[in-house]
Amino acid sequence: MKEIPKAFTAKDYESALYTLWENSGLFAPDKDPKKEPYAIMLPPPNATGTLHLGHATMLAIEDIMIRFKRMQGYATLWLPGTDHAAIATQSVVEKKLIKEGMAHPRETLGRAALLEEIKKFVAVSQNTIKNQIRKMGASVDWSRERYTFSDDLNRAVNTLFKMMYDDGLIYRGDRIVSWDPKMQTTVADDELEYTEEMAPFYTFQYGPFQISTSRPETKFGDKYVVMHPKDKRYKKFKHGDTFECEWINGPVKATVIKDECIDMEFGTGVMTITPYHDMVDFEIAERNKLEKEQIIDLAGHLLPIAGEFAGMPIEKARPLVVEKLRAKGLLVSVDENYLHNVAVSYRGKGKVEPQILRQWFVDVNKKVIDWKGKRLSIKEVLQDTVRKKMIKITPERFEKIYFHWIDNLRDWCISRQIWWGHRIPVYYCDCGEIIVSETAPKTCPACHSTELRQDEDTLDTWFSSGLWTFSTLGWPDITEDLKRFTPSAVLETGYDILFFWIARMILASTYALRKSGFPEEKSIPFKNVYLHGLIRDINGKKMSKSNPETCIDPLDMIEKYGTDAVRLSLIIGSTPGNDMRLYEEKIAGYRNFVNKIWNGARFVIMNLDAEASSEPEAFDLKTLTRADKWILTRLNEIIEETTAHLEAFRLSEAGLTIYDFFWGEYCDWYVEMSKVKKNPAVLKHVLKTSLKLLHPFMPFVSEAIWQELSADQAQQTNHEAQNLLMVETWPKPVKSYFFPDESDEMSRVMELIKSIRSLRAEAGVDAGKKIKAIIYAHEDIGLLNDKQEIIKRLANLGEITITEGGKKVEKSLSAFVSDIEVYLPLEDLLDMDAEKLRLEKEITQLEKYLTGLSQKLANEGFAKNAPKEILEGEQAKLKDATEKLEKMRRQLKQL
RNA sequence: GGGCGCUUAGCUCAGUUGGUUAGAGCAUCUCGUUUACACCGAGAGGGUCGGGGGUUCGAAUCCCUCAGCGCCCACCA
Repeated sequence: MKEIPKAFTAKDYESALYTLWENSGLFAPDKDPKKEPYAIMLPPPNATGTLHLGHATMLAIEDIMIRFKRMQGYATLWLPGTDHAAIATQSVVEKKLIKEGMAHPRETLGRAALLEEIKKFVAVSQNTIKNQIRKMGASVDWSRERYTFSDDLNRAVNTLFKMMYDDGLIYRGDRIVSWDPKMQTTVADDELEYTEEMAPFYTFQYGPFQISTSRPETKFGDKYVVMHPKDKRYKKFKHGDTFECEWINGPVKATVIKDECIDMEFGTGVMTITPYHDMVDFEIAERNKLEKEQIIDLAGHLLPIAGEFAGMPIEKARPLVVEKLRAKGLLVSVDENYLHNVAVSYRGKGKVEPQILRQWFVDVNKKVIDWKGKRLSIKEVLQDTVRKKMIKITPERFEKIYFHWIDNLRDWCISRQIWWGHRIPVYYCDCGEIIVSETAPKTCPACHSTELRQDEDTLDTWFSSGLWTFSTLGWPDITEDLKRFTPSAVLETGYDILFFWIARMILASTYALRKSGFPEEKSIPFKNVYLHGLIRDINGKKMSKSNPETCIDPLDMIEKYGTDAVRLSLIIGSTPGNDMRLYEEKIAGYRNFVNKIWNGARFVIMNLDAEASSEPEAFDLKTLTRADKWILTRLNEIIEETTAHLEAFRLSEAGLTIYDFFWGEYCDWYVEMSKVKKNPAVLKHVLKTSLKLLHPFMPFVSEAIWQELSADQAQQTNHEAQNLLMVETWPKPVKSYFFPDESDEMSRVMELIKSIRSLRAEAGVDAGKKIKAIIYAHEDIGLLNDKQEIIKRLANLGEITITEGGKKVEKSLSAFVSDIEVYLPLEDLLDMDAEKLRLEKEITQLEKYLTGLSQKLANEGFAKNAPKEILEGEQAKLKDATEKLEKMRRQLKQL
């Protein structure tokens, strides 16, 4: 017998096992066309960062899904990759260069050189990420790895852009957009974050009105005063009235505008507008066809309209403008404690300044998508897919949030003024011709000029990640992969990017694949969306590197406790859509479980019988003890439960089920009992089946043991080592050994032992050993109907050490039994009256239960409305309970 | 201003369409090293399931209401 270490030290096994899996080629989907496909596209991590707990959670969840389905016999594809993350990446690299002493990277390097710098950075970063994905044990198909900024994905992006442009879904327009002066780019609405800021709130005299603002430096060009048409205070002013008044740089001519968007309760109920630099003001101006004037340039400096303040950064100008107005006597009041929201870019972290710019947009309302015999807009298709349950979102409540978001969806600004990203495939000619093309055109089709300029802007990063589910499979080419794996089974990600990403994928996929001739149900990007929660620290705060005390680095934890433990700690106790707190003790707890599995297996291997077959078909049912039958019956139940939980995405429940069974029943009960009397075949069968059930959750330890078992077997039978557990068949319950009656008897035995235990405790006798002896022996006790028989059987089991009052005493089991008789009225346990009482109590309870159940079934509403399965389930319950009741009544009669 | 979520044992959390005595891990206490494991085993204590009301034979679960915490969305100058 070879030596097996007493503890499982994860890091001694993990990288070797991962290499074994990866080299086997079995991460790639099975080529057998008869196998049903099951695909998950890994949400590509940003190519900048390192693995954090969010990634770790995502990888753990998806790996469980994939390994489960792979073992079930599906052709599973889990496609990995990285995202070029346009703004975030450029921002990181620019910062790095600035730190290294280059004050203005863009100006210094120019477009091409800066892109080279970023490319270098990304290449290093990508490798880090990929190794981290391996560390998590993720069984991704590396042969199909993709990158959102690769040439083939660029082709997909350009193709889609052209298609949408030709369909009129992409257009160019002058619109007010959120401008990030720091990153020098536009930012999408949903990429804005708001932070509260305390700022002075000024009220100024503006002609006959008083107006308030926190941004006096934008007010130079204000020449409209807006109020609500129903505001009685300003009844005497008519829409279109003009007046002249003194303002910052001298007198201005102002016009009165009445608009219903004004909140009469707020401030004086009057405001002046700055259409060029405020979203609301822009809309008011659009509605009333007012003039718009730019006050601030793209760098955040004031323009010549500001007169003496021209060229100043806004922050510097603000107090000076206030001072000037105060000197003119126009400052009415200042509220120093005014709290307002400031918009900040989600990626670039710059303070956003609205600007009017020429940008590219996706029209979400134009009805051009051919959908179920109708022409629908992007918005309508987005709604239809989820409303018709073509795409299911878990947890369901996020569907509401999704619909709400779509209701408020406006045209999507897709151009960005940065360099790192897919460049907009539009070319301009001096003759005025605009060419949209997948590849760079050589000459202008109108004037044959070769002097063509490509649009300077790049595309929003979500435009390319929106194509992730199908561009990665080869689109625009109609490849075998594309036909086979579309739509993917599940898209799993954090709920925080539901809008950013999920909606964009549905948009891109439905549009593009319909265009490519896919039917509606094949054009969706995925059938299920599974949204996991955020991982928080022990105090419920978001984990951030700035707080190293509570911030947990998954790689440190893997190093310390092993990947399996980290994976389990991220899965168990977490439910979709809800945040979870993680702390080191929890991971340590699951490390203990990993070790428990290791040692349970170690015991079995040390006690293996070379001849014993662990195949259930080979069991001689006649030689199986009740304990064997019981554990096998329980195993069947565990297989069913675990499978059902996994199918329904209840990963935590599934993990807990197998965890409890393996530790609490198999190790603590069955393995213990095997020390008295063992059946190596059953011992091994339950172990092997448990390993299969455990594998998706804890791939390393389960595979390590599997390999030990195979090696052991191979050694003994001179066979080749066995196959990988990773591709073993997922267990199914074995119907041939359901023993309902006997297991019922068994549970009565266990119940009785429990009663003895508690009675002994009451009597003040030490528990521990003695009780354990009963457990070991209990299958030899028989049915415990006959007291004399019990004593006789126990007497045959020999000597045992017990403790009484701290002293160790050697006693025979028969003496132990008489102890029971002396100290405890064992008779009570078998006493007819007591049994009668117990039965009567149970019968009363059962009768009550039955009454309720039959009433429920008699309820017309229930019978009519309840789903069939539930109705049948309840009927089965009723039948079972009735039978049980009858049985108990018979028993009672006999007594 | 709207919308959503959470509140279950000292702590962190499960609890699948309402169902029989509400669970786990950690922590606490007691006992125990017989050749898998002290990263162990046997046991114990600890809950009016946030408060109140309602529906039901039956509620942690469904409805109403109140409170505390958190998140998201929105054009408050």
